[in-house]
Amino acid sequence: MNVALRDSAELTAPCEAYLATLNAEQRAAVEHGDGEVTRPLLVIAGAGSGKTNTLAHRVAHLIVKGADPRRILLMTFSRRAASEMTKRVERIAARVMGDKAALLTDGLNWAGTFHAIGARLLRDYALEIGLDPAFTIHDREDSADLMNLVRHELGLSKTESRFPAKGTCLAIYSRVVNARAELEPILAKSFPWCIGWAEELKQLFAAYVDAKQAQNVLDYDDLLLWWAQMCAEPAIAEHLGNRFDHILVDEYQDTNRLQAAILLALKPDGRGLTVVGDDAQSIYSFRAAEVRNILDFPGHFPESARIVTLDRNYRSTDAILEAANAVIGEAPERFTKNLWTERRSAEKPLLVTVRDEAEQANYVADKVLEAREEGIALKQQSVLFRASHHSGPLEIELTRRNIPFVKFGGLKFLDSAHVKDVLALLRFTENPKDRVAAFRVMQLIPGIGPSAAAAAMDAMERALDPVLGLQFFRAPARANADWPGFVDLFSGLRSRSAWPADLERVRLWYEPHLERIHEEAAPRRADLLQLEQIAAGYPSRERFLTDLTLDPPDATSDEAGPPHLDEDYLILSTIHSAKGQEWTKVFVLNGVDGCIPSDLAVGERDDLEEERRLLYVAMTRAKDSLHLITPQRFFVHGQASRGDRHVYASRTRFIPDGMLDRFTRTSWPPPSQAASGRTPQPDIRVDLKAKMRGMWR
DNA sequence: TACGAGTAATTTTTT
DNA sequence: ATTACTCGTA
Repeated sequence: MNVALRDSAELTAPCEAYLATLNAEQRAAVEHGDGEVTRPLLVIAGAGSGKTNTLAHRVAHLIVKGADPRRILLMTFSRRAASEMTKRVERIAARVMGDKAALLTDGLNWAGTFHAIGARLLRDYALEIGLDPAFTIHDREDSADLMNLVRHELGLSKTESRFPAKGTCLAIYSRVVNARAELEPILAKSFPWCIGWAEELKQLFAAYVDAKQAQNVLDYDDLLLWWAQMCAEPAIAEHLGNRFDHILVDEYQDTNRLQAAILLALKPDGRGLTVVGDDAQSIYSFRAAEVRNILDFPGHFPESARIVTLDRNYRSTDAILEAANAVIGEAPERFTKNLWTERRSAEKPLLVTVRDEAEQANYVADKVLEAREEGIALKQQSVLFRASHHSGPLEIELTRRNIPFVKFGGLKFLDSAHVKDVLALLRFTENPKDRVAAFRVMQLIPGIGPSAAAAAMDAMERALDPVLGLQFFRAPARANADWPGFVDLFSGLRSRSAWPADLERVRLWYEPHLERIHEEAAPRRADLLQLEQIAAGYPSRERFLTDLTLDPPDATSDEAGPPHLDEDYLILSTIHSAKGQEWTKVFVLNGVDGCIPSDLAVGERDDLEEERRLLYVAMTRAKDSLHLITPQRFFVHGQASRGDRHVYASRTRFIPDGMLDRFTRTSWPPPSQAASGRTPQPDIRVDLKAKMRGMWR
């Protein structure tokens, strides 16, 4: 008591100071409950409204007021967001409490994605729920491979008409699990072309679940599903819920029903719960995200939730915001108000017409360099696009001009075959029952194909000890050259693990295979060395594998390579991966129908609305300057019969004629420089979607 | 049984 | 352009 009084007296001044930087609404959100466990809080936070800052202040405030940081659970959408958040909390707390803060914020170690937290808790409670704590985690591709294996075993690979591809099967499965729905309605709504396969799919999924259990692996969905199921046991749910006084969830509009169920199970009365989000930025419904989660949140609890709305935008100029508001204003259903700002600017967003994707690339490269001349670093600029491959021509142009860039989203460092090979070997060592990993690794050895690999797996399974099983397995004679070396490696790694030396051992074993399999071995070897660098940052093989599957480093992201750290580079990113970020200058590629909205998403009305929000998210990333680019034609690499052609595209439907006064329209290159002779076709509307479909008919 | 060549089908976004 | 599946050959 005594101590508390003295503390609060001591803290009053700096406390005031750090809260004074917040506006009234932000402050209300931060001070809700004033450090006590109290009724649930819902923060509706528009784009650029200082959401992250507010949440960080709330956490810091809880700690300052005496909450135990080890009993705070903070769940974010990506791991990057989690580490950024903890860093901010530390800074704020340090400003208020000085050195003492470091000790406290150190305890804030329950911050991460739902999936990462789930993995930790499941290992904690493994024995209670009949799970082997040595489970390994399959990423999407591994899961698809296992699905494929099962599919073959069931004989579904040679049906008369083609059975859905492995990736599609997994997507369907995942959707059903995450939405907690029945198979049939999901098929009807999102996978209509698979509707005839409902029975076979059910069979497949049942077998897939069996296979996962037999192999002691969990996929991404399992991390949530097992967690939710574990919470269905009241005793465990209560125990779990009592571990945390405060639970805070960021980006709540992008959580799915399974995640909502987990949250409700942990805190049935909602006390101590804070969720933050913005329904206008919900862009993950393809992953079964459920906007209703955020809308229905207030009504879920005996004590209704307090709602705080942040609608003042601190990021963008009024001109950009007006255009973005206009776009989202066309949405038929909406719950958040328009954003407002005090940042005045006469510069409207640009709507730039260019001839084709090559010119688009030229335009971006020119303008990026121009801006850099004016003092805007490359890092303060970004290029956003709907689909990962949209940046292809731009990447070529940037490379040609020696403009450094980093791409977020799309292909990951870990997706390359050689990295996956090495990781599969580690995973196989960690969990010898993991058939996907084992298959991959064994087939690297010349002379070993699917059947020999399967036989070896069976031998291991029959034996009491996997190492003995493998040692006694007689591989086909044609594999004599390399098989013994593999067995030695496996036995050695199983008997004694030293981290990160294990990885080096694996690499040395793998190198000859690398050179045999791939033409260009040198850059791939460099990747593996880089992987060793990354590995050195992890305490153990298990942590390395788990963390890496849950948070794969981007192809050339910050952690991946020191060479990039101090350099200046341009950001290329899918709109999805750009969530929560901001740049001084933003270019949005392919603002045309068929790209935004994607021609695959114009069927269902809900899907179309999500595409609209996607454009809104892209536009609201910009602080000072926004360029929306619309190439007029796209090249289509046609079949031999018709050759290469191009199709005309029209401006995205989300910016109809009536909205054009919010933009400045230009075309590029300027008419004087443009190739003469051909006036750009003015307002042709062509159904790009139909043309794209027509390519395959 | 392994592997290469040829053919047919193919849905973006990500933890 | 890429991938998955079939078929023929060593």
